[in-house]
Amino acid sequence: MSEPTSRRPGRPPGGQLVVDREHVLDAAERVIRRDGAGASLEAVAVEAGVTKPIVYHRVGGRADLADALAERLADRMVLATRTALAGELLSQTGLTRFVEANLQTVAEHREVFLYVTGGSTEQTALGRLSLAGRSTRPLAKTLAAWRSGIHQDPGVAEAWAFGIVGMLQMVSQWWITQDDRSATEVAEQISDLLWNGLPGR
Amino acid sequence: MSEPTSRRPGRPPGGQLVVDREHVLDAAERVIRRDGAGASLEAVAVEAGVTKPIVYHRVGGRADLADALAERLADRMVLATRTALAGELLSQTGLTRFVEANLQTVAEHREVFLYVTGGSTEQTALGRLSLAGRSTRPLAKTLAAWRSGIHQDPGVAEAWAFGIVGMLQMVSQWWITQDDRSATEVAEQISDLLWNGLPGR
DNA sequence: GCGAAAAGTTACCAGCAGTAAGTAACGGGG
DNA sequence: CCCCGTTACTTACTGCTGGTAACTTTTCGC
Repeated sequence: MSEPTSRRPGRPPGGQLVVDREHVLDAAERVIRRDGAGASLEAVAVEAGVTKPIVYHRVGGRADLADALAERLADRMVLATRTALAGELLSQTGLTRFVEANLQTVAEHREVFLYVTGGSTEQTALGRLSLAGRSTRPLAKTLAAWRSGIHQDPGVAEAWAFGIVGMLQMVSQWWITQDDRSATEVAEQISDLLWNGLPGR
Repeated sequence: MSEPTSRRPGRPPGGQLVVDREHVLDAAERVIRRDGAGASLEAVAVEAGVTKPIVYHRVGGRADLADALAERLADRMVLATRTALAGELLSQTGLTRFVEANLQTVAEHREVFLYVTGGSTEQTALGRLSLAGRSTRPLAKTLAAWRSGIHQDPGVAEAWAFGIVGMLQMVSQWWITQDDRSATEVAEQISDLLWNGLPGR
């Protein structure tokens, strides 16, 4: 194809840009939802009603796209969990709601989640770390504030946050691709482990 | 280049195969160690002293290669942890050793780990699940046997196993790419979380 | 001996990330 | 009022990679 749009070459009339960064990211999410995690940048460009170089100008290469989508996804997760437990994480039932909200957000954005965590090539396994980092930061803060009295070492909160996020990511992936249990059930099991520890209480 | 080897076309003399599957996998690991996670199948073929179709015949496509390497890596991890704790996982210090052995194995096979968990494209995020599944199975068995008295539901062990493996993978990735603490330190922190739970004991 | 199967290599295709070069509208100085 | 540099696009390309078809040579069963 050489006709992604019906526009002619050259700067378009009217002072406005044709599409902005947000529109490109929206288009990318639609394409990924439709075509799966293997969606190409060309397809994204077509969906956005634009050509490839525009995509590069707006969001950068494939790694940057994954990073941007990771940021969005992380924001949604943080938002979902925040509204799900309205301020406190200090109880086991709160933790369960937290886990469940995560699972449901992943399920809702299944393909995008797989795209982001799929990492394209190179050292883009950082895509996953990127997603992790963004959802980790608030969690680490919460943990640090919460357990400030118990652990002096502030690094513990960071390690725990990454661990928990990794646990959630893996469980999500397993859940949406293999398992058929309910989100609530899985959330309760994971919450049990995370709250009571391996030996139980 | 069109001269990966100096061999002529046609079936080579001598009843033996030129290389077997294991040799190809060995070559793949060498290349990945040298070139990073973005190593190409062509490079693997050259390193193995063979042409691309042979690689395809021996191990299949890129996804299959990742899967095979995941299997090897999982085996190494299981072995490392097994020798590290010689039979029991029922104590917190044993758990710490388990986590530390995992971290060290990942560090030792850093690039291969990133290749496997990096997932190429498509739905090859299953590469990560594949690694998880293989290291998960023995862990799930252990957990199931261990806590058989407490939880009737056998599915709990599976969910926990995936969760723990995910936690380990994410912590490993974070540790080898960003952090500079010692493996022991991180292992103790994660083991603490996993054994005592979030609120502590 | 001889033809089918096995085990290679060469040569190719399709698709994708990323970029260089060309083209049209806008806008400020002479 | 016109002209030229800048901006914002498109077209058209390169380079590489995963994957495969077609060809070539040895081995082996009959």
